[in-house]
Amino acid sequence: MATSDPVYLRVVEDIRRQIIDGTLPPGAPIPSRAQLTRKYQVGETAARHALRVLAGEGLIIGRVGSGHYVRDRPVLAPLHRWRFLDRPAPFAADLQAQGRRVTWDWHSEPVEAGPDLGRRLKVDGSATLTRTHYIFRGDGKPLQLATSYEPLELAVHGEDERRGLVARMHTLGIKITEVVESVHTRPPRPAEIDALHLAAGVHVLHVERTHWAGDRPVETSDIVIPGDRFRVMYSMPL
Amino acid sequence: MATSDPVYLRVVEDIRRQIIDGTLPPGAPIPSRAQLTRKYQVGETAARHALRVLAGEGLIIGRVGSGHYVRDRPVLAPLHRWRFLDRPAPFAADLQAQGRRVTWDWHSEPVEAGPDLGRRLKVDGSATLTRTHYIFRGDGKPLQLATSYEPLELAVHGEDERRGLVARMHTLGIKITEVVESVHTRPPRPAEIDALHLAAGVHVLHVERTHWAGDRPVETSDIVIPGDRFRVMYSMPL
DNA sequence: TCCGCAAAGTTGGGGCTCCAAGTCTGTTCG
DNA sequence: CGAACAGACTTGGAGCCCCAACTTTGCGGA
Repeated sequence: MATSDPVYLRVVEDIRRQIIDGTLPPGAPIPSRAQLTRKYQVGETAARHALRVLAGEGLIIGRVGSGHYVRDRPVLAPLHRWRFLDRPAPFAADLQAQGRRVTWDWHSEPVEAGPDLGRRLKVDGSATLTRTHYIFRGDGKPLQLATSYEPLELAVHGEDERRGLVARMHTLGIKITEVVESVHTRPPRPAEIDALHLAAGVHVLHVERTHWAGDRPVETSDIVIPGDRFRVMYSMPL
Repeated sequence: MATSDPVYLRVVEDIRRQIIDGTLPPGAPIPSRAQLTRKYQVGETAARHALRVLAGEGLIIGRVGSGHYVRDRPVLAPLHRWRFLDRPAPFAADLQAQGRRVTWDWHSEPVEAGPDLGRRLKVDGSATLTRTHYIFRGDGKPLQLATSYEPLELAVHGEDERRGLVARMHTLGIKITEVVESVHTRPPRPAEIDALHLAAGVHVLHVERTHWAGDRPVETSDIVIPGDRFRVMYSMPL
């Protein structure tokens, strides 16, 4: 234990420990800035910075006018950072960053939600959604597929589809606050083998992603990525 | 475009755009705090905050005494946040957060690096590494496997293995600065079918992860996760 | 030409303050 | 009793300042 660690880290580590070991359960209030300065004998800057770090880690959430609280949902990791959320696919931007030319095509049509999508988007099964199929290509070769579903009243048509979801929602006055993803592996469906030129025996990564604005889901998508040739490099600053 | 957006966002968005569209190529210097305050007519707090946000996104990196630079490696996403890096496996902590009791066993032994691990850890193929096999269980049932490799001189033995890598390196005066992961899907090996009780035809997610301290790799591991039953929920604050 | 050193510039930790906007709570008034 | 309102708190944006530690650069002397 280095004695000259920044003081804000003392606060961060103490609160983080309490959250992880359950002393501060989900929903519990975190001391306010003013209380932290007194409790830990630090300046307001340090207290504020500690709260920001914990919020950035997703352990706590700040509510203006009320306070900071331990998040109730386990907040873990995204498959990509938020600046890349504004694309329909998690990995297309990554490849772009690696210098490969990524292009994509899409087409949209209205569909009935059905029970499964109804649950994912918290709408009635008979509601109409806009379904958009995407195919991403890197240097011409197929990379990944994505199918996105949005409630009809939120979908914007025409040229606007080129813009990302976050930007489009922004113009509607809706702020995306959260993204939830789940990932699993499965054998490809025939259409996927075809579209992605999959070799025999190769499975796919299936990412199910939902964008939330508060407690309301505004978009959900299924992203299908070939499981063999695809090795994405992530890296992360500590 | 909302006119009352925070001013720091103007700076963030402008610089981010320049990085993404290539105006600021990898390695290019970002204007300093002082320069940003002049260029964008903002206070030091806003300039500083903008740089911190961009650094947090992994787009730029700050070097004390020198400046901020566009990162040369595409910095994308981790499979888990750094607070969970301090575990040998990406998903064990997630399950713990979901209320499932996670336990694990491990055993270590010295091995010769060989060409592949030598490359991953930037050591000679004849160097000796400490290999540690882990098996993670959730409520008694096998969840995932991990195999971790460390240069012999960095591995700490005995009780200390219970502590996470980041903490152990900290005591050695080594600061982990980066984590790089790649993920792909493949059929399981016989030993994996056995250890994970995999059903026929189920593939596994294979995560290859390396911890870096500056430009020196200090640990690399292979994490094997069943691809079927495993649906991890991530979520992320925006 | 090369070396060493000092000055200037830069990050990151910390401190303090002001303010808008939102939430909470307790009291007063109809 | 119930509704409305005022005052106390809280977050998040923003500004300005000081300082330690580190890097870069340019200058002067050998």
